[in-house]
Amino acid sequence: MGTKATRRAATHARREEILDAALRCFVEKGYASATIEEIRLSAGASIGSLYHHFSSKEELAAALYVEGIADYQDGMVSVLGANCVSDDGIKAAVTYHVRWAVEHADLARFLFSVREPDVVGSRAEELAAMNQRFFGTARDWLAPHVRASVIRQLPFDLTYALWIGPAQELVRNLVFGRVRSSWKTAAAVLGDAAWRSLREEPA
Amino acid sequence: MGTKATRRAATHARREEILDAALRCFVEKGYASATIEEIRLSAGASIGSLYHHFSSKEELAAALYVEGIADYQDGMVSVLGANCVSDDGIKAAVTYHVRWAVEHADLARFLFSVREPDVVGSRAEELAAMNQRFFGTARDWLAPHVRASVIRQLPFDLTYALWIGPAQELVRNLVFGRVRSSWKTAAAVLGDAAWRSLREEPA
Amino acid sequence: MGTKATRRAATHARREEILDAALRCFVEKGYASATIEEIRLSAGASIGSLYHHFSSKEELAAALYVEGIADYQDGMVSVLGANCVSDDGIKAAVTYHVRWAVEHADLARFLFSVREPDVVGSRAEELAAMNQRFFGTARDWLAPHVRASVIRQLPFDLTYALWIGPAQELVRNLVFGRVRSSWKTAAAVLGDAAWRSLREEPA
Amino acid sequence: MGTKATRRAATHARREEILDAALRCFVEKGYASATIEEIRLSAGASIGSLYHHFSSKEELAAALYVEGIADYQDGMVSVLGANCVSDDGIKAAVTYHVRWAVEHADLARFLFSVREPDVVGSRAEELAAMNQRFFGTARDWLAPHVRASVIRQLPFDLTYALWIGPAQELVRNLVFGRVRSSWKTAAAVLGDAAWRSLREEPA
DNA sequence: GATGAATGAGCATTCATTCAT
DNA sequence: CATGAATGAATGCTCATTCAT
Repeated sequence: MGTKATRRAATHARREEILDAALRCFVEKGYASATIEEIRLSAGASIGSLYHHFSSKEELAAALYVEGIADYQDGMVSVLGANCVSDDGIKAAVTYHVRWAVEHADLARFLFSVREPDVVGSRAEELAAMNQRFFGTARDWLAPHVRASVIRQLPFDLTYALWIGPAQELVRNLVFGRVRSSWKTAAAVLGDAAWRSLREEPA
Repeated sequence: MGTKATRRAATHARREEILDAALRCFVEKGYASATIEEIRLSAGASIGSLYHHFSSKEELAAALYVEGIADYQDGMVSVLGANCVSDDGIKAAVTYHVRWAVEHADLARFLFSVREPDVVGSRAEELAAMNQRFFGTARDWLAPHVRASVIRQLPFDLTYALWIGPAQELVRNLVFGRVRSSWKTAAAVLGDAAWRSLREEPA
Repeated sequence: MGTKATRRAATHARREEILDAALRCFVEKGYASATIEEIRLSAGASIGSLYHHFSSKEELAAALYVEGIADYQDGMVSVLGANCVSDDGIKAAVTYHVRWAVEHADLARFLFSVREPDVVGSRAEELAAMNQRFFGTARDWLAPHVRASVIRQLPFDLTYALWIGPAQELVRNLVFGRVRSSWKTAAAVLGDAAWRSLREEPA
Repeated sequence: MGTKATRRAATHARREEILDAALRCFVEKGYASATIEEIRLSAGASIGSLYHHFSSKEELAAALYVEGIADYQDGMVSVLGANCVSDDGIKAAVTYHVRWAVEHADLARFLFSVREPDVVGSRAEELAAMNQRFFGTARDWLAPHVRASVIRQLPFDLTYALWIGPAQELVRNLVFGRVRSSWKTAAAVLGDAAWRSLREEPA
């Protein structure tokens, strides 16, 4: 649920100011169009200082990207771990997905708008490993419920689309300001629907 | 269902070559990172010729964006118009959504990866009008079924997320090559699920 | 007194439209910054048509320049020829100088703002010949009055500065809109002063 | 009298090299036709360095223009301040005008050949204020002599044309190499003539 | 750690001009 | 005579990055 980000902030004040500024700029202009000059101005740092902490623009974006994903995934893993009952887990995951985006709106905007290959660079393997672990965890969480015929047996990409797709679509519109509904109500409705979509239909 | 694109090609050959090349480059590198030089090379045109047809890089992207959206929306409107029965319409729309993306994979990749404000520029109003008409049509299609208590009464943003969200998530993964399932099967599953999510639950 | 310009207009309507448009554009933006595109738009002509009449931007400017100078010089030569009496000639020349600029304000603005070497090109010799004839005529007109000790004997560049300098300075400010005085009054005052400056001082 | 220019050079060596190079190039080719590449080559600076000091070509030209005018005006104001007697002041101003141009020939060539609106840009107000102060000073200097009926009462634009016009015309020809007379002799002759043009004629 | 002058490859765009129809 | 698509060299400027202090 984001402890890494918190831990980060405790030390290296300047590093954090730069990361925050970069996030702001990437969100405002997009990664490719944001400039180091804008970032350093927004951070109140000199060019030299910025390059002292991050050796390139890409590394800056990679830090935001990988740490953002990690924060999201860590939280989701906790949620699943805390919910053994199938429908509770399905719904809690949906709620978490929406809440995380609401609480990390700028980060969500960044993750939604950046082209991954532009940004991951040298940390591609790290990210791949994270994803493998994360989706492995999700599969592992689903497996017993599928085996118990409580949740439908479907290819994972479909299960994932049914589970997270509606929340993802909502959240995307939410962070770009195109949604009026309260996110709590929304999360409840979407969680219910996901559960109905995924549960094994009673004869 | 995309006749505009076809008609276009018949007349202005060079213009189309440039648009095609631009789409290729924007997809490959992203709008901001693709260069006019790459586009003109890919199109086999000179710089002067390119600027004779499009007065800026943004205008080129705007043409792809607006015409792409228009093509998608026109097709969707036809599909809804052809399906009066509620569950047929819900499912047909999901199928259309997936099929359009599969059949216009590059355009879909472009629409998914571009930041709208970077690109719409002077055509923003035109796009807003298109969207208003499109979502108006969707609401109008839903209205009688909601009134007849066949489809649930929900805020439109939630209805939309439940309807298209799963297909959107799948398609996003599909066009970026992260899905293995056949799109036809997928569309059927997602259409069914959307219907189950949206229909008024029998007591 | 500008008969050439008049004669020109009688034939070749399109050629004249282009020249007029070019003058307008050169005045507005300066020769180097005015573009062929602006000129052809302002003339209502196609690019091809423009190049049919003038083989380059420079030739267009050269035509305006040389014909403008010629028109001015022709008029001045007539004025001198018509005034044998020394003070009449001195004053009439000043008046003519001012009047010509007022009546050909755009042309004057152009002649004042263009860098001659940017523009004369192939017509440099023609222009040099014109100037030689013109200043020769002026010297010839002065000579008898100098010999008769009515007009001071001075290097020609000084005589010229005293004669035309004040009018030139006024006219420059006039055509760029920085003068409020009536040009007729001004010409009278400046003509008188020129005469006082140039006449052989009585002991 | 140009101390500002001197002070400048002491501190920002690179900035001055660039200004000098720009002046050379603007004089040689004209503002619009001179290129940044030529300037940077002539200055021995990199493009980046040039843009580090001046954010645009126009700003570069504006600096030359405004500082050039300021230097001229400062000097002239000193000259007037040092000459209370009417004919001394009139003549000293003429001499100063000629001498300044001779001693700052390139700057004079630049000021004569550039189109002010192409160049002043953001410093237009600063320039307007300078001009207002300068011409205000000139008027103030003239006023008591006019009131004392020593200098003629004329609209200022005419007074100015009679005073500076001949010197201006001479100087213009001088810096472009079309004058043979010694500038000192010339200044004396033109100063005398200006005095004769401006003084109140004895009955 | 911090600073900012310097670098130069690279970019979008402009524009005079050509030429086939 | 007129048209306008096509050409491509050239231009002003951006921007990530380096490095001496």
